Amino acid sequence: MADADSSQPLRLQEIKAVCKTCSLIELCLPVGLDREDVDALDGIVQRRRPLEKGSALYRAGTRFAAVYAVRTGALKSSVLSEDGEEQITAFHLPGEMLGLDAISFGTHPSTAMALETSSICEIPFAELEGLAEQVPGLQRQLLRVMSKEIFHEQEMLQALARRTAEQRLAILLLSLGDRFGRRGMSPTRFLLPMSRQDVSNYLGLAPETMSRLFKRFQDGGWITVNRREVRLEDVAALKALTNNREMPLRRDP
Amino acid sequence: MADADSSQPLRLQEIKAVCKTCSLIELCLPVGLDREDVDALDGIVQRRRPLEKGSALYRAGTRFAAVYAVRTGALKSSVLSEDGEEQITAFHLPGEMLGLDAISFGTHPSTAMALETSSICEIPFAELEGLAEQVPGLQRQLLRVMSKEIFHEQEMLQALARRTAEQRLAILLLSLGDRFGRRGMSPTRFLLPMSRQDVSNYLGLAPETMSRLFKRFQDGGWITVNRREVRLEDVAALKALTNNREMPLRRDP
DNA sequence: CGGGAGCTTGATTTGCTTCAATTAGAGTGG
DNA sequence: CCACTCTAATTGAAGCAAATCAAGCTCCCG
Repeated sequence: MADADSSQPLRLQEIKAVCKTCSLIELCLPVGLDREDVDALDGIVQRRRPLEKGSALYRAGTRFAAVYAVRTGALKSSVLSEDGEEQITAFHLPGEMLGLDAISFGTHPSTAMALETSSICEIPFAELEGLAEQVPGLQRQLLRVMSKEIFHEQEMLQALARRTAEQRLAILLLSLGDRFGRRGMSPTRFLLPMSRQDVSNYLGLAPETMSRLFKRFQDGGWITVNRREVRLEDVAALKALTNNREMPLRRDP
Repeated sequence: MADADSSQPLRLQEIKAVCKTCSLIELCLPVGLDREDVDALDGIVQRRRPLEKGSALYRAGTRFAAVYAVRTGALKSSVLSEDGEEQITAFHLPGEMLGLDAISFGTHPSTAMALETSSICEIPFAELEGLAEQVPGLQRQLLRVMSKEIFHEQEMLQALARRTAEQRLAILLLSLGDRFGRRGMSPTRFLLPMSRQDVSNYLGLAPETMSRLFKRFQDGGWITVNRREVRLEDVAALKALTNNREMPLRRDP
């Protein structure tokens, strides 16, 4: 472990690298933060020691103190349903933020766990709010970004509800590809950071169904899959799958 | 039509009456708004002319200018999926707010339509934000409330996903009862403001399934239903239904 | 008193789950 | 390095919940 402590500040350059596609940079740009302001933001972003696979970044019910951005690795957010079953609500890839759902409650409604050893940025919320009070417009921008982030998850959930197993998996694969693509990696060839069980849990399907789906997708020539290695062979076909079953005639009746 | 125009300000008393259970009052109380501040808020709340059944409060894609609170009546929020099907995302009962999902986009992502003739409060967002800038802490409180509202919908969606048809209907009926109850009406006896089709659309089920479910619930003695008139006869049983099928032993294994 | 949409009811089909083995990999210790 | 073990993943068969298909029914509303 090279890092002895979790409170070493990051350089501005690193913030930009980390948050190229995440909300933090959206926070700064439209507001027109000057050099000094960004330095102030710089000062409050903390680097945590790497989070080992299987360990929790925060747990449901604990006090909300910071929001986080993934540098490397991947995490899952989950809640425990009343019967004690884990329900995965989101996956978080490099460049993405998590912990936003805690803002309204003061405590985390979900647990975040590392799917693989991950490096995480911590942004103490009190300090972010304090800074926002001093920088005009940042508070408003913060509101917009938070609203957007939270709504985006809602949109995803919406997309998954009411869809067939096939559509759900296609949506997930395309989403993952898209998100990896934004981070400069291949959008068609990537390693799944999560197990089949996690995928099936997230999609609300039985693990057996997952397995059959992967096979069906491969037999159909849409993807190549070997363990966690996935290659999207026919993105257009996958996208077509996400639309409703019967090929729409692309023409109003 | 008694009201000639939609821009007549409401009295403070009316705000309280309207927003007893909605977010607006949550906005004021924790911040400790004084008489003067509440008067300022008073000034920006507008009353619209009654919205007739079937007409839209706002449509998806239109510019976001205000958030709304339902005084009387009921509305549904819906989006059009890519294949042109309506997807109902929420119902809005008296005392509840809508239009919050537009904050992050600047345009409304959904369409809001009156299920019955409804009376609506309009709160111009620009003015609310302007006021928030002058009143310390209101901006922050606004953030919390927005976050909470949006997350609440997400929670509901979460609750509906991955559940059997039976569980979904039980959840909806209990939710409606609870929400009517908060407004001082009976939590166990109410008129459904929406059609069976709307219910089935919202729950992601076929209308035929809805019909069978209502019958099954009545046969089981959980509810009495006649057209849109619903009476919850055994709330405890309905709550038990929402838990997972096999009675949990209420004990850690 | 029709007419018609909304609702109900029955029969059949389908997509997914569940149950039950089997296989494959990754980690472990000899 | 190789057997051993344990968990994750796959595969097959059977069962089931909900969708779909196809009529009827009922209550509005003119």
